[in-house]
Amino acid sequence: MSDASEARAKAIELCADTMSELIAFWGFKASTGRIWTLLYLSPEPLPADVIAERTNLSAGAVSMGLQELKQWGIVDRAPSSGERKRLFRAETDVWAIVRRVIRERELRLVGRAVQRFTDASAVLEKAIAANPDDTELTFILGRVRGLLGLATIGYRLVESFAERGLFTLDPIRDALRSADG
Amino acid sequence: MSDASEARAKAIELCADTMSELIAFWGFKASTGRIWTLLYLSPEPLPADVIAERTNLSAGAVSMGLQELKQWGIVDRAPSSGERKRLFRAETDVWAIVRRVIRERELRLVGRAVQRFTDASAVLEKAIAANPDDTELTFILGRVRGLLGLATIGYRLVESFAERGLFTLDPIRDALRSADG
DNA sequence: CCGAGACTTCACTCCTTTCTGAAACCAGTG
DNA sequence: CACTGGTTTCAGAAAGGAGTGAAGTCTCGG
Repeated sequence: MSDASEARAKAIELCADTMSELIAFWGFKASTGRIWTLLYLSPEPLPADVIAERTNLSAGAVSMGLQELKQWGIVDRAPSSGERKRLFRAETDVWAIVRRVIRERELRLVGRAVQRFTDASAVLEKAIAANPDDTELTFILGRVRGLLGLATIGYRLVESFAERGLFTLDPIRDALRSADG
Repeated sequence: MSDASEARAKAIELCADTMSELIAFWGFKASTGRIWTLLYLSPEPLPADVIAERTNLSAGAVSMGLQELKQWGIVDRAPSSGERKRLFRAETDVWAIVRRVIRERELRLVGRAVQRFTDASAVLEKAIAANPDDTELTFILGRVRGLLGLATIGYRLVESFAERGLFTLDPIRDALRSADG
C-alpha cells in the first residue's frame, strides 16, 4: 500500500512540476499550474485546505490561484452536496482550455501589435508626404510594413487556431511567399 | 525637418514598445526587444553608444542585450571598415528568427515534458502491476496518458513548425480525434 | 440572529530578475 | 609600447512578482 501511495505521490509530483513549467513559460504562475494539476489528477473534487496541504501553499495563495483558474473557466466548484467546504474540480478538456486562453490573451496581444504597427505606418506615411526626399523615412516605412505583415499573418494564425482549434495555413503560406520573399 | 524626425522618433517608439511587449511575452527581456527593433529600423548599422542613447539604457545593459541577441544569431557585427567603433546590425528575416528560437527552446521544453509524462506513466504502471485493485492509480494513469498524448501532439506541432516553417496538421487532427474525444 | 468555520483580501516580506556604474579589458594608433 | 577610446564584466542597487499570515467578510447551521 505504501508502495502504491508512494508511486501516486511521485507521479503527481512529476506531472505537477512539468505542467507548472509549461504553464509558467506560457505566462501563468507556476503555483497555479500545480493547483490545476493536482485537481486534474484527483478522482474526486478537492477542498481548498487539501490543496494547500498537498501543494505546500498557504490558504491565501490557494484562494488566489483558484480564483485565477475560475476566471479562466479552468476550474469549477463541484456541487458540494451539503458540505460546509467548497469542493473544486478541474476542467479536463485541455485542448479547450488552450484555445480559450489563446483567444482571450494571445489574440488580443497580437491584435494590439497589428494596431500599433498600423499606427506607426500611418505616422510615417504622413511624414513622407510632407518630406518626400527623406530616404530614411521611406526605409523605415518599408521595415515597419514588414513587421505589420508578419503581425497580420500571426494574427490570422492565432485566430484560426482559437476558432477552429487548428491551423489552416495555406493562405498564410501564400501571403508569406508574396509579401516577404 | 523637425517634423520628419519627430515622426521618425514616434514611429520607432511605437514599434519598439510593441516588439518589446511581444518579445517579453515570449520570454525575452523587453529591453532586448527594444535594441533589436532599433537596429531593425535603422538603415545603417549602429554602434553601442548610439543604441544606449536611444534606448536610455546604460552601456552595460546594451552590451549584455547585444550579447544575448548575438547568441541567438539575431544581431551581427557589421564589417566596420576601419572604424574604431563596432557596428551592429539586425538580422531581418524575422520568420527565420522565430523558427530558430522555437527549435532551440520551445521544442526542448515540450520534449522534456513528453519525457516526464512518460516517466510518470511508467511509475504508475509499475505500481498498478503490484496493486491491481487500486482504482485511484488506474484513474491517475488515464489522466497522465491524456497529458502525454497532448504533449506528444504539441511536440509534433512545434517540430513541424520549426523544421518546415509551417504546421502540417492533418495527422495531428486525426490523433486528436481518436485519442482524446 | 449568533457563532463557527471557511474563504478572501491585502499589507508586508522575501526572492528573483534586471539595470547601473565603475573597474578591468582590449584593440587600434601615434 | 604606452595611450585613447570603446567594450565587456561584475558586484551591488532597484524594481517587480509571488507568497505569507492575519484581519476581515461571508455562509450556514442552530
